[in-house]
Amino acid sequence: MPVTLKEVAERAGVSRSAVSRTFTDGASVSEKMRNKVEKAARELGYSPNALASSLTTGRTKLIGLVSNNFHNPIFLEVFDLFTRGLQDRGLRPLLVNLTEERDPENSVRMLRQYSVDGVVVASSTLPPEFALAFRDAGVPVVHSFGRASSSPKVHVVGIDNVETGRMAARALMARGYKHVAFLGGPRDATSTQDRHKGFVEEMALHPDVRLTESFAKAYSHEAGRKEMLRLLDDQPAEGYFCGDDVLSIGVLSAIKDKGLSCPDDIGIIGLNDMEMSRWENIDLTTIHQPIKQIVNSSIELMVAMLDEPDRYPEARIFPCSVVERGTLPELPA
Amino acid sequence: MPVTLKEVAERAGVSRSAVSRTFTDGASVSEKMRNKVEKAARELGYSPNALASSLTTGRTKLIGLVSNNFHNPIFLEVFDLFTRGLQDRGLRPLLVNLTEERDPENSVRMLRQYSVDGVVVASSTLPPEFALAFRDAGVPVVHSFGRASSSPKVHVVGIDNVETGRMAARALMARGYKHVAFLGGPRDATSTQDRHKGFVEEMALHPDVRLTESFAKAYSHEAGRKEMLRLLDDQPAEGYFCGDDVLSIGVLSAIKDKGLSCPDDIGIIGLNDMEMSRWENIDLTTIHQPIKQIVNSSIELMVAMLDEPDRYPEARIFPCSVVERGTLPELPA
DNA sequence: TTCGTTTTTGCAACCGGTTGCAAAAAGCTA
DNA sequence: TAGCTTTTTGCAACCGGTTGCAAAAACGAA
Repeated sequence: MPVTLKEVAERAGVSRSAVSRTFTDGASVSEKMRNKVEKAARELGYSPNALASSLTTGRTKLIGLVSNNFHNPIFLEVFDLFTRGLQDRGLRPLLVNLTEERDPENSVRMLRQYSVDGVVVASSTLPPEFALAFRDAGVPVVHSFGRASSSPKVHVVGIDNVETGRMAARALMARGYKHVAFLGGPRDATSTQDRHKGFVEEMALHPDVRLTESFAKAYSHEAGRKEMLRLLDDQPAEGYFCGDDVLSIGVLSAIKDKGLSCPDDIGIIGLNDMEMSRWENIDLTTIHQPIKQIVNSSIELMVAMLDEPDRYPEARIFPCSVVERGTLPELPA
Repeated sequence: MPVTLKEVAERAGVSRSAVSRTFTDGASVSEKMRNKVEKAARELGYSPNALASSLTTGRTKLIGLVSNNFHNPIFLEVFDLFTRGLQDRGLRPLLVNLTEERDPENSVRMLRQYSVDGVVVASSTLPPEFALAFRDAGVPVVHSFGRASSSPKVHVVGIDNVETGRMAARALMARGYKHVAFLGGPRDATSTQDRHKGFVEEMALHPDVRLTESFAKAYSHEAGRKEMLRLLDDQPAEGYFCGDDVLSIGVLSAIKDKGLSCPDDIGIIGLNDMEMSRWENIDLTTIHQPIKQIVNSSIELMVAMLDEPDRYPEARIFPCSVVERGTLPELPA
């Protein structure tokens, strides 16, 4: 059905190579030739088959966008940024949903069958093996929102989760809390582990302050709520660092349910600063994760790797900062 | 870099066709041959190039997933369902973000360059021209969440928005409201128009009830909140039908800001029943849109069209129903 | 105008597969 | 075992492009 290069060549009365050349920039074509070909192409409604050309050029401009975060609203923002950013650079995201997938090999095989030029793993909960599997298969890969490391094995773009843990602890300390809690996401996520580590580390400097630690089953509203309801049956802490914003909102829900008030009885600080946290009826104090910068930097890195596949791995870490809103007041002295 | 069919053929000592045949099911290969080839393939780590084969078979298994809804949390659920559903059927979603794109031709050209087997337009706000443009280009297309029509021009899967408008009006009437309001999404979205139409239509049966109409600039929290703040300066209605859940939550925020209470002073009914509406601290009464069914049905329809591209267009409409939660109480008589 | 240089063009092979066709091999029947 | 049918295999052309190479055309200088 679609028009092919051959038909254009025939109509323009030129060779197939000539047509090919007018559609690849940097190729040598005279003005006259280009006009002739473009006219014929226009009349026929021709547009070149990107996949056929990929066969010889070895480039598909297809980028695998791999994630398992389809329940955290912040990832809608992430997908928005990735798809637009990639499109702007002429790249096409092939979206892969890895929910419930444990074996990296399947996705590697699949994405290789489609000859993707590169892969972006966008997840803070997928184990590092996924990114490694792509690297080992010779596919350029960037792990966005992955674990920051001082000796990265693959390209990583994200934040220093250990530092955000410390930051949260400092925020609680600065506001005079005497009994604080860490309510993290799932134990097996590297992001949870790192945030926990930093939090505990910083709290060790304050031996007088009581510290409670606990973990939700997932980065979800439901899980946060459940865990918090459980905690509230005991003696609640005064201030909580929650593993993530959506968890925080679940925690807020639990607090309300138990007849307590968030800024008055219990303080909360989250992490991410997703759109929703800014909503006036949520108004969550949280640690801002610069997702726009992370995504753009990931894309730039990806683009760079397309030209230089064996680029030496690097970790790009972006600083976070506390955004003051309504859920973490200063305690009266 | 990747292993090709030719190399496998050489190692197995057979012809290239033989290798090809062992990897296409339904082809005639003897057991002996198959074993030989599979062994060689395994040793070499071969997996066939899907794009190369698409050249002769005319099938890429690529499906364009086109949307412009990257700010409404319900679409994260939609993307989750689509990507998993497509993957389960061996299809690959090529995600296209049409935010700020007004010209269908660009996307049509792009997706044709990648020889997608079909396109799913997943949006309630993209004008019907987008789906039509794909159809006209000869690409099988399904418009999910599109406008229900009794004489559809393209395949549409979704809900009857006019009916949901009526349904909302009936819900308000049944609960005894005497001054109700329609607070819709953007005027130019067909979904808004239809919901509005149904609402007004039904309200015409109740001439004694006062009706206010208004429209937010977008289906977003911010827009809902702004519009509601404006409305609250005048005399607010007792009960509101909001164009969508995220709008409703914005409206709730405005109500709280003005020192009013949602179930006590003002009743709200939304539309969509997204995950978040179930959160206990939101607890929105809303009209459930069966997105899981809509997505699955869209995928099934798409799959059917792959075998039968000129299938006669059909509209698949799923019923909605009110889910009773905390924001639309019965008024005292 | 001639001749050397540069640019433009077409030929033909190739990218990694698939497939119609005919030859070869295997299976069956007598 | 011969003769016929069915299955399996390889050849070669093709899918829709790209590209190295050499011939042709255009250009410039003398």
